[in-house]
Amino acid sequence: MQKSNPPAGRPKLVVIVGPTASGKTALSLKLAKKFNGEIISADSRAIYKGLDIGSAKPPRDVTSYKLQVIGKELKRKTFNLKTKTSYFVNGVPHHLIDIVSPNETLTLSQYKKLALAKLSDIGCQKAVPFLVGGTALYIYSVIDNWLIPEVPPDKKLRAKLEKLSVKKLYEKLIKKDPKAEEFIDSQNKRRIIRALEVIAATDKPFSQQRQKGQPLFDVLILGVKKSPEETKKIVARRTKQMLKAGLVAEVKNLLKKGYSPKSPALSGIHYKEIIDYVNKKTSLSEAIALINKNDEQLVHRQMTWFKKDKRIQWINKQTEAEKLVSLFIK
RNA sequence: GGGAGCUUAGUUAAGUGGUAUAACUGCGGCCUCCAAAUCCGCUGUCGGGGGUUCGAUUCCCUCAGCUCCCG
Repeated sequence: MQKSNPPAGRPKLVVIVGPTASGKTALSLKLAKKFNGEIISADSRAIYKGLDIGSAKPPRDVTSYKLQVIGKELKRKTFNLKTKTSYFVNGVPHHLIDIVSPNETLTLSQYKKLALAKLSDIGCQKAVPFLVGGTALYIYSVIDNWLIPEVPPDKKLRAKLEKLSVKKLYEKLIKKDPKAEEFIDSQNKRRIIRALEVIAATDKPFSQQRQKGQPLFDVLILGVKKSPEETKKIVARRTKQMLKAGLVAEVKNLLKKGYSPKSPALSGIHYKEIIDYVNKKTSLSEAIALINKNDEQLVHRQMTWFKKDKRIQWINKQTEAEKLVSLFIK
């Protein structure tokens, strides 16, 4: 039987997903190295400059970073001119890391556009692109080509709606868009407000604006995960390492620079807990326990996306992954 | 040795003479621009024994454990 796909198929994309602390980074580095790949990060924390330790960013190559500031001659070696990045990890180019400052926001639609642009750059120079991350929303917006309503956040409107009760907001939504009842939690203020925002801007029901386009890539999706017991151990170890590496100093420094603890960047795990410690609201051991617990819960929430995606091939050994990738890119 | 108080889910607490409530944890889930965010569902409890009572987690007695005060 012949496949009905046209001969000039979609570009190939290797995707590596998995929850936090599952070993995505290690696997992606090995694979990218072996197959001459470039990595596009799909991580809602790693986008922020200055959040290094607490976001578990893969550490940027020190040598290349130093060379970069020394002189023009050497700079070339440290900057991938074709795909425009200076973020190398073990010599592998990484993209979409350190792209906004902690007081900026990056919307999902902006992320998707950037990722598609990078993927096209990488494809043009025949490197193998790897989309790697634990932020399922980012991953799926790209691989399933979500057509996100072109309605940027409206701060004023959000602030106004925020004052109303959830009940009122929900009634309002259902009146304007009865079908929204099927997929919007009546208690979830944030999502109700977003739906109302989209309706207000487009004058069309939100329920008709959650579309998927044709897939843009031929994907191989590899998944990595650990058992709950392993996760617990790894998370505890990682938290310790983060503190050893200077997480508290990193947090103090960010606060000193004036970034708000309420910003999306600093209100996430590893930062909010340490901020409470720095502000003497909790002890260090309490903060550590809380971080570990929050990490474990996060793993669970991330897995609810990945569990139900039957396309994911769960990887136990690196060699399995190598085989799959090499077959896929042939 | 004397006196007082406390004992309710894994934890912290509410409450009632008609078999009990919440938060957090745990387990599961949702997800189309804050997503490491937001939100939802489920499991699970009256320290032991005796008495009063139609009925006791609630009132009384007693035992045990804990806390505090006096010596």
